[in-house]
Amino acid sequence: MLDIKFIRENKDIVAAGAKKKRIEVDLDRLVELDDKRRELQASIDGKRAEQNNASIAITGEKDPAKKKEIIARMQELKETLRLEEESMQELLKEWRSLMVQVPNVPDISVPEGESDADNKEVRQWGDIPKFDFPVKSHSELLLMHDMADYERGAKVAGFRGYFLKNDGARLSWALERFVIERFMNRDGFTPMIVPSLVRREPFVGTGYLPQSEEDLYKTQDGDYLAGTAEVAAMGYHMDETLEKKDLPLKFFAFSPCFRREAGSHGKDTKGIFRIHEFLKFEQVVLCEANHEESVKYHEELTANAEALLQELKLPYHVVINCGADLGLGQVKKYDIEAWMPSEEKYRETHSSSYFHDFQTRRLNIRYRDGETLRYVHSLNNTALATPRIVTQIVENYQNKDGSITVPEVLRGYVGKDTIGKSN
RNA sequence: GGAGGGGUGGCAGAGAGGUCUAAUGCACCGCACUUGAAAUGCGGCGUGGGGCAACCCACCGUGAGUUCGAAUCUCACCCCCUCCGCCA
Repeated sequence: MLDIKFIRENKDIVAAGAKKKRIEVDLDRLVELDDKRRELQASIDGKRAEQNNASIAITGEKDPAKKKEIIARMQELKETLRLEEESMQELLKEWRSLMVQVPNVPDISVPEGESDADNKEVRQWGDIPKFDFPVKSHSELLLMHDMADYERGAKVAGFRGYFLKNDGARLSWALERFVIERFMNRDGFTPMIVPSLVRREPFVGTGYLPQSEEDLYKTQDGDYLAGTAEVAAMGYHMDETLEKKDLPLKFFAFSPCFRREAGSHGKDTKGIFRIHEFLKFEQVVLCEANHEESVKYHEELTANAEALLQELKLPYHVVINCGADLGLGQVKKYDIEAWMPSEEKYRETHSSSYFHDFQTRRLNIRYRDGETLRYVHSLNNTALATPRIVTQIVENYQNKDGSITVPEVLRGYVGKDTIGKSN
């Protein structure tokens, strides 16, 4: 959510931002409605003032005739107030629905573009591996070594269901232990296990609702299953006032994640790249409300994720997402994508974005800065998501005989150097 | 799932249809007294919106309703506590 004052005063900037994101929103209508809203509010306030005055007057009034007179006048006033308040309700309905559609303004460095195909590579790390044999997909490799079972996965859990077993489970757990250890030794991050089953408000606050209703699982109690720990972690300080000295707040948040993948039925149907249920460690930051701070922590969160990929020795690149590939609230986003040999392209493992005060305005998270209250800035990036990253590991580390070399940093956790070698 | 109790400013806590512009205490800030501190005294001390300003409006868990008038009465919902049942 943007400040209505900001929208009014910077309509051109907001409009240009929406255009860059390829999001349609009728700002003229919004401003027109807001004019009416202000006018109506002034009128209502005036009538309420009269009502309040009469209420005091009637208390001290002993003369029954005069008392009756005041009551008659008040009844009349009450009726016009009721009508005005009704039209206010009506007006606010449209006003609010427009307000939540107004996207945050993307950063100047965000490239123009129509889709993720227009994202721009900003850097590359590691050498793309050359194989002198036909590469197998992660899906094949996992089956081959009995690391996963998709058939029974579908039988038990339906489309995109999966079981991880044997070294598949070991590898997944190894990755979790690896990332936990890295973040336990990193200053400033509060480790957190957060809810996945979350009420509607934090979803609206983080910007996932009302836009993405069909991407979320909903319970019969009206709660939703979160697709990321970001939702609950951001909800943690909802409706609170923080102290400047306590900023930044950094969370290393873990939760199971659930995604309906409603818009991508035909995509990535083999293996465990795109699944309905997975585990994710998320980095979430609340910092002071200035652009430089946001940028600083954005780069830091991105670097944290890159460091993990470098330790795993997975070749990756970082792209800056183009306007159309940005979410409603995002100012700027980097996707980190690791090399997927079977597809001969990079596939996303991490997504790092900042929002300025877009989320915190909706969530009502402020901090005291001297005399004034400000909305904090918020950011997030994946730390590590399992089992997705298993796909790139097994593919990049596959050998001619079909065995999989275990990345050095994971060997202690997996308990072996190679998967699928009868040694 | 059943029964009961309760949500009021940063905290504690009164208020039970009309001077609520929410008592009082604690905490906090300023001033006075003091060598300094404590104690004491005086003053200040919420958020959002509107207005050049004086000032006005809204907010007592949330939303509806009753009333000339609601923190206060009615209804629904949310959350917290206590007990019983079930349970990892």
